[in-house]
Amino acid sequence: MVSNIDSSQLSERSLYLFKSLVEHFIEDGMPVGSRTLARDSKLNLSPATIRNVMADLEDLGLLDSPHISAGRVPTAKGYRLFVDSLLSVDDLNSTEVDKIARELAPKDDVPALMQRASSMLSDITRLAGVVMLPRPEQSRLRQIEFIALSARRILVILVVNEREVQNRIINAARDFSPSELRQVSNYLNEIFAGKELNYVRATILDELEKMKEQVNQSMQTAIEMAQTAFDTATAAEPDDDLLFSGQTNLMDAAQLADIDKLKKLFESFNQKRDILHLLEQAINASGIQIFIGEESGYDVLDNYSVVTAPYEVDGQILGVLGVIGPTRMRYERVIPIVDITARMLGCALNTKD
Amino acid sequence: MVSNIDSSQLSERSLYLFKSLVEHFIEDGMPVGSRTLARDSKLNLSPATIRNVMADLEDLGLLDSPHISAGRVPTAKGYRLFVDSLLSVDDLNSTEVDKIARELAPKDDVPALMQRASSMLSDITRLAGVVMLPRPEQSRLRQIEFIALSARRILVILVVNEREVQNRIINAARDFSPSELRQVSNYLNEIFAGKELNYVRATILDELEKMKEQVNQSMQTAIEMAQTAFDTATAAEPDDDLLFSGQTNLMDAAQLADIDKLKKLFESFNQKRDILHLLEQAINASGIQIFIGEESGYDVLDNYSVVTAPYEVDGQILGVLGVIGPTRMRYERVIPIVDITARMLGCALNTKD
DNA sequence: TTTTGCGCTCCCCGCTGGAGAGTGCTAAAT
DNA sequence: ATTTAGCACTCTCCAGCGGGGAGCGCAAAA
Repeated sequence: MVSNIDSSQLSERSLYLFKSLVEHFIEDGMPVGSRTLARDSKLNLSPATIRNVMADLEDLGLLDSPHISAGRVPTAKGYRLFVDSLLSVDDLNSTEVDKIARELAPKDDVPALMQRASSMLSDITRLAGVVMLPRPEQSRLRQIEFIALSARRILVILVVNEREVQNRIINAARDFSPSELRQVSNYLNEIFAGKELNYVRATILDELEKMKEQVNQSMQTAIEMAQTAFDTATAAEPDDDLLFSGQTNLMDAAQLADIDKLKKLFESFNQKRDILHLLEQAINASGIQIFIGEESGYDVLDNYSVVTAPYEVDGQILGVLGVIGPTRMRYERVIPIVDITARMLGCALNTKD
Repeated sequence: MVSNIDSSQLSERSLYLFKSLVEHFIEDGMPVGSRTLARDSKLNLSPATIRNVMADLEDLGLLDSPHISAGRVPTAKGYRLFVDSLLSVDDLNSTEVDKIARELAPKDDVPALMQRASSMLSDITRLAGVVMLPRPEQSRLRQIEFIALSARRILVILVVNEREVQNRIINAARDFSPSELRQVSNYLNEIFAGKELNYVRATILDELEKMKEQVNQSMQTAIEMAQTAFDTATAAEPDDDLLFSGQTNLMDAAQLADIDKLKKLFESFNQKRDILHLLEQAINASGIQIFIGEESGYDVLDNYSVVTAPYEVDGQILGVLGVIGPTRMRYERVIPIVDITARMLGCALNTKD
């Protein structure tokens, strides 16, 4: 990326005009000409003067004109300057804050909450919302129990991390009595409670080996059985970790040429890979993060911006959420919405524990 | 719906010409004129004759012309006749059959399998695929167990229908000892095992009332606790029962006016309601079912057709899958694909059990 | 019944020309 | 040294026009 422009490098007046121009363009999507700007800014300058300023701004790479006589349009670099230095963020309409608060009340289970957060974002901003699910925490085994469904079919229950429960039905190689099962679970709980799940899986065989003399034969086969439960349980749900919503909002003003770009964008939503990578970048930089147009490095995002914020509980970042829309979006509205949604989601997750 | 046309009401020649016309139109999407038809059909008729035939077909409501001098286009009614009586279904390319078979190998768990089926459909047809998940069977409680996570936090485990397990963690109003819990679960299992889940939920309070004298006080609060578990458990996952994929395929030739219709269609995918209703219609009529354009009764589907087939195991229909695309789709290809995918999915589900 | 012939209707495309918006440049004004 | 006015120029957009092409319906001939 080429040198970004610092607001101190420009005169007060240039900045003011640049800001009006961007606002104007965001408002109605048409290239902005010197006359319009002269009329609307309160500077009482002639169009000619403004043309000079605009020419300078174009030289700096902040503006561009679609063709020689068509007014100016902000470049990605221009938007960058705009959001970094010039933007005055709206105060949120309190009814909107209320709405967010209401929707994100911590009554639901976690997946439902995430889904709502995503829908919220897209509803309020009228853009596409996206939520990255909390990375599965280090999974620590809390408790393991066996329930006999029949003599051979055994339900294994793994309680992980206080709230999460995994089930597995396995077909045992031989019959087990309830008391045997209780014996095994006691034994396993004793050794492995509080241990990390992958660790358990990895070492359960070793343990078994060590215990060979200490425990009786029936116990051994029981533990072997338990192992199959761990093998499958740990490998659960690795990839559906992004929740999109409101994609159709992006189809609003999509004209002719855009439809193709839009299709590519939707495809990348489906594949998730690119967007996931992008959000992963945002996870570390705490606070609002804005990716503008192609500067994100993904060319599906050409002409689209992504506004993200991490959500956290107890100061620990769990994931990222955000909004995807045309570069020409109302940042001053979108930013506080994304911000507050992230905070509220954090709260909602917090009070659950 | 007005009277459909029966193929016997028309002359051989009319049908032949009608068929060519529809095929022609499906091929390149342009209104078909008499000259083209005269050239391509092997009948050696002059355009004028064909014009007469076409006029008749138009009178019957099978054809329509966008404007007075623009060739003819099939109406929904026309497509209906076409697919019902005139269509010669392709034999499937064997590499495609292989592909389907390979992808639907029964190695995955059920949700993943469904997802694949949907992707498959959209991949091969280059249209949108949809799969209705198997309706949850009548849920019969098989077994209920309680596990104390701590004195107050209790994990409730419901085993339903042999293979399905539901969990719920509830915060009890008072402490429970493990032996108490065992007592409650024994009691509940005795009364309710094998009963339908909704019935259990509905009658558990009555039972409680009846038992008031027979059981002791501590038992009562325990059962009240159990009830909360049932309340939440039964209401699980009522609505994500449709899996779409390949929606972006529909964005291919979507021009100006279409984009708005397409947006509405995508929205109805998200809401699922309409499509769900439609598929529910298809679930009873065994075999391939085709909904053409607005004849489905949902105006989001105006200009789109839906081809569905139920999938079944042991002669019992579990759900429906299908493909959604423009009315002008290659039915002779799509139909066998949907058909075979449904069969193969049935097989894949069968060998799992 | 089919074909030919003919007049007619539309769409599509390219051309034109004028209006509008906007630019850059230069020279004058402040 | 800025700012402004003036001017020539560029480019888009739209409306209007006209011809070519595709297609139709109708009537009369085959």
